[in-house]
Amino acid sequence: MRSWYGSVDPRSVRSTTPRLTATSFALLGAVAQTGPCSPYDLKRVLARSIGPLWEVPHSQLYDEAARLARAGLLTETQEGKGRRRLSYEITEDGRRALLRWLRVPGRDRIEIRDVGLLKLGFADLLDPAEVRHLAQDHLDAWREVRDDLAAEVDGSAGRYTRALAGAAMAFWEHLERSVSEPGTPPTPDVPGPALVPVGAD
Amino acid sequence: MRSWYGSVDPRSVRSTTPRLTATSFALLGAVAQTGPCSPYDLKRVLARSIGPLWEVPHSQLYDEAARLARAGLLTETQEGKGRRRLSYEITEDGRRALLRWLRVPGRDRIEIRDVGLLKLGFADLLDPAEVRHLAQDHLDAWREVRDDLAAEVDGSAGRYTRALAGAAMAFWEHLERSVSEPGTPPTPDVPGPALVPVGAD
DNA sequence: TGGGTCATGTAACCGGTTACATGATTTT
DNA sequence: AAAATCATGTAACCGGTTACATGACCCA
Repeated sequence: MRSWYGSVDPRSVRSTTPRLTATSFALLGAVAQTGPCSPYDLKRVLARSIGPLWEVPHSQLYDEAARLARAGLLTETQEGKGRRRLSYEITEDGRRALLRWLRVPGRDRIEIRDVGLLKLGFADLLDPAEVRHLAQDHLDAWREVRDDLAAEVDGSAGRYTRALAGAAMAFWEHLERSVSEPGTPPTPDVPGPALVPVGAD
Repeated sequence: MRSWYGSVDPRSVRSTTPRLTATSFALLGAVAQTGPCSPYDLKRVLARSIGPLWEVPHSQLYDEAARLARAGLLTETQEGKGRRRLSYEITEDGRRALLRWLRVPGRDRIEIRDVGLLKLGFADLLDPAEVRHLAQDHLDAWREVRDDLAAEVDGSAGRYTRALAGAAMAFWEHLERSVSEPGTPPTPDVPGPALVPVGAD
């Protein structure tokens, strides 16, 4: 049967359009923020700025950076001596693509793939004490993240990530308190101000 | 060279241990909450309870549910007539596995794979007005999510997800305000109470 | 100078996505 | 009873993960 695309094999259509994934943009962004850097540098830069938001395993950095270079969004140079490190820098095209992506007003599909939150979705299978433990665990984990980010010398990188960590802590903390105090529903039936996590201290 | 596992090929170790992914538990949880249901039911149940936290495309429900049935965590029955729907129900083993997973105190790696937050990590490449737009967009998107969840008849499913939506809205709203008002840093250098997003109204 | 760690890279597998496809039910 | 839509399912590709591997650099 004939494809909906007409006579064109959809696979070829796809393969001629090297798609940029979120990971691609994470790389582009890291290079843009850092200037010339090697794949290994990128690993650290990403860990510091995006951190737990979007981890990219180092194995992928090599493939993806090379791909972006082939697409003309990064330039690739290699040391002549020693480890023959590769070094990448963003091109004008790359910066344009990055900014276009950052600026598109169109909705990105919201998706939060955090295992803690997934568990929370099934929290009604647990009793309150267990939910409280869950909340405490994740509060601790986020505190650690926040402190790690705060310990960075360069305070500006990860500024927003730190803000997120704070918000996440507030969320889990509020949740824990609402489970501890039977009077406080995790969510009122009519969403309103009470929904909003409030600072503790 | 000999494998670190000794004489056992790690691949065979892996393949004899059908691993349960987060998606597996999402399915188990949905079945546990719902009772007997078809893959198609699961799609809707997940959309309502976990919603944007963890989307599972319907194509995967068939494979994964069958896999879980093979592993003895779900039972599988099929209609004799008509569409010959498959119906799944959780087994005792399945419930145990689910609860064990829900209760493990061990840290899950925190990872938030939301494109909006990824963009935020590179927000310093944008000027304040653009960051404000970004924040407004995502505030709107989350509002929509929250309202969709609130419109559900069954108020209890998705209770915690609604709480999360509220927190996310507060985060983006606070961020937007902090960008609008030059005096309010998105994050103070020393993290503290001011970090926490505060309810608007 | 050799053992340990740092830094870099490769390769295979697999879960998840996307595209394709079709029978059952509802609607007009 | 045809068209539209609902519900169900299959299949191939590919990004991302995990495991493997090895040269450079550091330090005793």
